[in-house]
Amino acid sequence: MNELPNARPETDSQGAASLALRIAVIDNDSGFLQVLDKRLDRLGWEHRTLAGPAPVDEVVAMRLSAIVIDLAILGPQAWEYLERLCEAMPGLGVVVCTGRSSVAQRVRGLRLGADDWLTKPCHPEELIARVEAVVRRRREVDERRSAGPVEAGELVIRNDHFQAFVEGRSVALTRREFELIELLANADGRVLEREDIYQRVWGYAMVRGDRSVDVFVRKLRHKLEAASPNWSYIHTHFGVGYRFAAELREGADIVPDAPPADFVAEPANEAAALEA
Amino acid sequence: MNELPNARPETDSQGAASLALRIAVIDNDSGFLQVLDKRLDRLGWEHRTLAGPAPVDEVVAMRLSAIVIDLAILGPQAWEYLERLCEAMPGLGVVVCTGRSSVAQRVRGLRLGADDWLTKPCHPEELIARVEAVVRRRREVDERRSAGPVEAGELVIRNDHFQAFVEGRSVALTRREFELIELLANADGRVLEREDIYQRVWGYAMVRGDRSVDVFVRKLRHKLEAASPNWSYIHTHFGVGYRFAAELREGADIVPDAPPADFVAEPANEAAALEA
DNA sequence: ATCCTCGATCACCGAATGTTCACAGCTATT
DNA sequence: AATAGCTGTGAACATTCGGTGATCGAGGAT
Repeated sequence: MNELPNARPETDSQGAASLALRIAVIDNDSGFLQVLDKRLDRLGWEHRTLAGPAPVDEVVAMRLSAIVIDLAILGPQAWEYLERLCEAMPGLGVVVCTGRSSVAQRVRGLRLGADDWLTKPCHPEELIARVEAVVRRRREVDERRSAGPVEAGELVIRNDHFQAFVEGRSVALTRREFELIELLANADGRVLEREDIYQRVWGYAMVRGDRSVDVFVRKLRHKLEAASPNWSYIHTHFGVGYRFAAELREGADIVPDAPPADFVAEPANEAAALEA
Repeated sequence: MNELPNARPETDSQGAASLALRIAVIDNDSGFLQVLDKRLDRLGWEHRTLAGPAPVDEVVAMRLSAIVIDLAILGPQAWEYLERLCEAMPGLGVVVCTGRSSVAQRVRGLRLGADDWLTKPCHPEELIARVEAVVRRRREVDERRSAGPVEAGELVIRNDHFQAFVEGRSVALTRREFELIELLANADGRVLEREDIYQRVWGYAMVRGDRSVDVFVRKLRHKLEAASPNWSYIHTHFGVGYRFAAELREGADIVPDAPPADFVAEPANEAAALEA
């Protein structure tokens, strides 16, 4: 059998790529935690250690990127806890880091929704690399939208200001409202389902019957209409969700400051058909 | 230190949830491959084993969900290969499955873009579980977008809009209608039985005598005919079910608006507007 | 301590959508 | 050609969905 080529000396953990993450560690191995804490501090990751299974709601509230769990300290409800956690937060990176285990146990954990399973004792550096690997994809997707300001119709959405503007005036969106419109606007004209939206803005799974998304869409529409009366931006797709697209309102064909021509031709579209 | 709770006996690998994946394995450990092959077959995953590093382009062409690599057989260029691969296919799940390795090696591999690193010898079941875990996320984000628009006759079925279009105009399908036609259209000309259709669109088993599928087919035909009168799309197979295929209607061999080709096909529609 | 903003829920209502049924029209057999 | 079994149709009926305004409670700011 061939040899595995040698690795270069470990590159600096602060490598340009790795942005700061928020993670929590559920463990009680003080020695391990101490070492880990130091490394995490050095990386600039926000982190918190928990002695036991925090209620899922609380974990949700922490807005984590990932969580590291030693299943052994959770006792018999470990599996159930793991399952509930993964179900409630499909976007959360879950790395199990625990003592000796059987194949069946590892398989079970992974099937329940864990993203990785690391056996103790392990090197903190590897744990960190695995957490990074787990979080990487999600980040790649989320990040591409946090690029420069988005413009649509009269609206300018600036994530550096956490605010949207019309003709330089702030639309006075709250945080949630902003996150919602940012998500929609960056969806590139696609229709987003409520579950998706909720998942990505609120950070955890939507329970059936939750109307939060609708309510916020209404608030957004209200503020947007006040600020930019001739345009409509958020379109409902019945039974599915919402779609963002700047469209001239009916009867507002005179666009004072608008880029000439092109745009006026557009409204013969799906939305129009649906609303008909 | 507490004990890790026992896992239940391993649940059936064919678990309902796990859809078929396409994966490739770069390895040459014939014993391992044999066992793995059998398992993968049983799971219904399309898989292929490669004796060595296929050119990255070729791997791209395989349209894989994930790839399993034994770095050891790649020799000295292993790292470089891994890096190029991960870079070229950010959406590909990469699981390194290789012999003994140092922490530094594992960390390096993960940093280069690998999603998981498993040490041989390992149980195939665990490998499979890890591949599933790796693919899980990707699937969540990527799945919707992956299936590009389907075109047939004058019809364009877009799953990013949950809608079908004819010459850029929406056919105004409801969600169920859309899901039904999407299913049929993706069935690639095969005849689907009502039970199948119901099962896959409604999500549960059809009770004998339920006519929902028929009713929806009717609604679909109605809307499609209104939007694209010269074509018929859904065909009945008596005693069996339905088949999707765009076919010119009898006596409509002259397609009135077709000749100037491109022009008509590129309407000033929503799609165009969005891409602007 | 008190005021105020923001987010989470609720209940209500009109509208869009899905389900079911009876009957008419077809198809393949006898 | 007659018949039993499928499928197409239209409409009534039941459900679900989304918009809206109001209320309530948690925190933050004053």
